[in-house]
Amino acid sequence: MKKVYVSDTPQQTGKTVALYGWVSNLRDHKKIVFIDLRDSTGIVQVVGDEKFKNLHPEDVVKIEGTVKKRPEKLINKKLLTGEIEIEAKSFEVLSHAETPPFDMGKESLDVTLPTLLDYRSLTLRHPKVSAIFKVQEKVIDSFREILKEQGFREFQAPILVPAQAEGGAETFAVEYFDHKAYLGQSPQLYKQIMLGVFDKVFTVTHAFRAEPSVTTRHITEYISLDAEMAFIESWEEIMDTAESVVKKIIETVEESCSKELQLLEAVLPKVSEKFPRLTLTEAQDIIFERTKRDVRKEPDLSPADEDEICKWANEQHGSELVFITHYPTSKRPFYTYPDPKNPELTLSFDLIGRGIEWITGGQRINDYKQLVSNLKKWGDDPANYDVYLQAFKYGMPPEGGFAMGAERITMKLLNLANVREAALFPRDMERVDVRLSKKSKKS
RNA sequence: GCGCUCGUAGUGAAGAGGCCUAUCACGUCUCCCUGUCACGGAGAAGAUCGCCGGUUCGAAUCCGGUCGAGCGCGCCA
Repeated sequence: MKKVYVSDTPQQTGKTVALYGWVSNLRDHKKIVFIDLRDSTGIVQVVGDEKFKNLHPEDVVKIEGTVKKRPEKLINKKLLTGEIEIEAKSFEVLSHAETPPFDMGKESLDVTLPTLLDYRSLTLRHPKVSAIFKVQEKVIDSFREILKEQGFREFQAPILVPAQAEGGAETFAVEYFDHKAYLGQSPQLYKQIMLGVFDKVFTVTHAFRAEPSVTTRHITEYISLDAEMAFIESWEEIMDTAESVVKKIIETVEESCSKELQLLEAVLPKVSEKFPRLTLTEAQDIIFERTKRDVRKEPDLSPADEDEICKWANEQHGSELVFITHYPTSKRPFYTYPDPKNPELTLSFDLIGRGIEWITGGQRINDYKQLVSNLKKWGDDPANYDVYLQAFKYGMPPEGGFAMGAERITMKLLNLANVREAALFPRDMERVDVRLSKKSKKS
């Protein structure tokens, strides 16, 4: 018997097939029983006799039956398989499921965030939840695809590192034999080193931040999409590349995820041909003008400012994304290239969209002596950066790059309320799969 | 880390001093139903109202503590 996926059933009309999946919902009419059968590709209605009423939600089943065209008046337009149904001859329970703690057969999962995460293995199966990760896969795919098109090579960065890469952000220490190592906060230093090898590189990796932040946009382990490019003539080339990547991601998701977007009622961000570019100072002036909130002395934008500047960009330029450039040196890591016109500022940028940072990037210092002196200035020991500094000691080109968090991008593309919804198994201060409060604290 | 808000059946919500012997929806169980698709109908079980203490004749409800959660801020992707 031919094994078919749910999404392929409409092409099998008249044929007898075998379907494998989960009982999503069950409607018992005594002599006739309707089952919504779910597999990784979708949901199809199975019609069976009285025997089928012994099935339960989330039971894993094999169903054999004939694909029948539905009579006109029984067509369900809401289902992609709604023009057909499976007239079932037999079923076999491959695995019996206990009663789920909530109703998985409903169109929307009516649960709070803690419940959504406490039962992650189960909630991920719901079509509205799995759709998020189909989109995320496309985000990562398209990041890879456009960069490869542009001649970037992918490399794998190490996760265990000898020291922290960014000033400020906290690290997780790891016992490493008789020593200490750390979980990488960013593949930053390695992607820079790799420029001495491959000219243009990118990586898709996990980054770890021990920030004691409990917000809708922070998790302690996230997927970092990092790119770096050498022999730049101008730092603006980096922004151009970042812009092309984001546009490609939005285009790809729009083209290949229409079902998912519809299911999630998501509207992708509007972008202009060229994203508006403002210096931090210009942005702060605009915010002052618009809100009378004077943030002109601040070294950075607050969440409220980011929200306001996104509104401005949308109103004035029809773009929900906007670049902010020239952040102060004091707010950026030691390797950020200072603006030759004003060394208090850097040739760096953030891409802000829908109220939060999507991308951070900029030109990097490629002078060995300056890096060593900056490390000291930032309070770090250059000895911890030996392998990194080596690259610059023996010659590195003018270069720069950018990074973005895959979960944040997914969250903002889909307008989700919390990044945790856009992380398969989110880790935060209070949870590493299980709630940490349930476990005893280590002594 | 700080600030604000919230903790009520398995899940999601209502109740804001006595009307509570705690309400509703989904789920579960029993029964009815060959056309439902968030099926429908009849019934049943399921909650010491997070925990500890206080105020009061009386507390799910007010106060204090504690634990947990959500949101905001700082910091960041």
